[in-house]
Amino acid sequence: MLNKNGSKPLYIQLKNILREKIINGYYKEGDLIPSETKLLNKYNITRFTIRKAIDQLVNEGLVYRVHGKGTYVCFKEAKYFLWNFGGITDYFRKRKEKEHSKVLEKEIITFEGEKCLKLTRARGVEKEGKVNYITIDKSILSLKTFPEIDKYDFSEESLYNTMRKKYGIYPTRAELGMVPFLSTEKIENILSLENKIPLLKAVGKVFSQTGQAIEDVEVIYGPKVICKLVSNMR
Amino acid sequence: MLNKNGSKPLYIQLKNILREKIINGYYKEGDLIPSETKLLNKYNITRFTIRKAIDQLVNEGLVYRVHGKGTYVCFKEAKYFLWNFGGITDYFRKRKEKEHSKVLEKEIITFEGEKCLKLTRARGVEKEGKVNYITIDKSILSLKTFPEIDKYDFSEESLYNTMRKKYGIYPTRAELGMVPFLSTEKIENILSLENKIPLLKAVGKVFSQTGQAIEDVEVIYGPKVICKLVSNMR
DNA sequence: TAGTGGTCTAGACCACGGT
DNA sequence: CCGTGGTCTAGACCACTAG
Repeated sequence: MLNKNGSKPLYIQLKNILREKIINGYYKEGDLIPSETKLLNKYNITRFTIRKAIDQLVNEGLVYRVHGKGTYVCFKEAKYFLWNFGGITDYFRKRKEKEHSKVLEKEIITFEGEKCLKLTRARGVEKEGKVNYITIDKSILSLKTFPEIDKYDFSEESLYNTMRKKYGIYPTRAELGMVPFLSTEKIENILSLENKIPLLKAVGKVFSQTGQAIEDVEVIYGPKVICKLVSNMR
Repeated sequence: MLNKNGSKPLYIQLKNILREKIINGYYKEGDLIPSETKLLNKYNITRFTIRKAIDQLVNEGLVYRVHGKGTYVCFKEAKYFLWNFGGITDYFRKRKEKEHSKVLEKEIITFEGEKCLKLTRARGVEKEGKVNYITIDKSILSLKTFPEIDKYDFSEESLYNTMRKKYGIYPTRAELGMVPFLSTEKIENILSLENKIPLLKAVGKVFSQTGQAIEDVEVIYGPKVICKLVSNMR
């Protein structure tokens, strides 16, 4: 439901509710979302606000309207993959696919003068009992920011979820360089590649809600990953 | 003035009036356009309609609003969109170098059943009399959408500026796949590379203010380009 | 304080699509 | 015919900016 005294405008709240339902698959590709009249009755707000919320989703490319018929979902699988660089665990969980993480490295190192946890994981999906790894993530996390974070088992737990739930730190922004490179033998083994091929990696930093840098990150994308961007040219 | 019985919606009519005044320089870069109250008195329509017209201009990137101050014109000679999320803008600005385009291919082809212009350009900067090319971009543009676009010389003119000024079409959104690949000999020659190396290309579509796909695009980034991505994880 | 844009209400009439 | 989205009116209160 909406919080009418909340700090956020109603149309933003409604937009987020609808967007969540699209991304997690409650409204699927090709579905109609509820009509404006139904939403207006359900949330007790005027059509103006409903339309403004849907306007936003249209701009984001998540839905389109057809006069006389309704508003359709046009959510394409990969579109939000990198764009919502919010952690792959979160992504798969929302898609209701079983995600699998394997910890490859986990050690305390000194990075830029601070004790840090270095965590490397292969990430993939389980499919017919076999795990296909599709990305390799390296994270470097300061122990000053995240005391005792080395105690958690991140083959089971989502890193970003832990940040939020246990430390009250919300990853909100990423600045990443996109770098093409040639696969190494080690990477080929992990991602089950047969040849040396060009791959893509994202290298950069993740920032919290307060603007503090909280993570140094490197993500290597396997060849099956469609790394899609949606860019507004404003 | 507005035609209240006209076939076109009032907000479209008003948008066109304001856009015309911006493009022909009546309202200049940095100017305030008349406030919503003034427009409402002048045209005898409600603020809803005024705001909807201005919304369109904001989406087209012609104006931006500042709460408490007004609505400013920001009609910039926009650079190429990929540079907007690429960090190439900074690359040029920091070095204060002159940008240079060379047309490599320009031909009429049939693409998805339609006559189209295929345009390939190498883009770079001039430095001590020499040009260093750093990207190669291909565009495919329908002649139905852009009649006679093949008449322009895009080594001199900005493609997107031409779309806006001559056709009234505003590139507003891009959907791109980021693909790593290995350089070919032809590319190595154009970009002055000495070895085969992994490069990055962006492949996708550009959409107009109305959501229509207006361009098929492919941009190859040279190794000097830092393709930087800033992502909000909301 | 006056003027601006930001959000929202409570209606209205219309055009389109399918039954 | 009814339900859908498209446009528009006539207000209201709020938050921000500047003199």
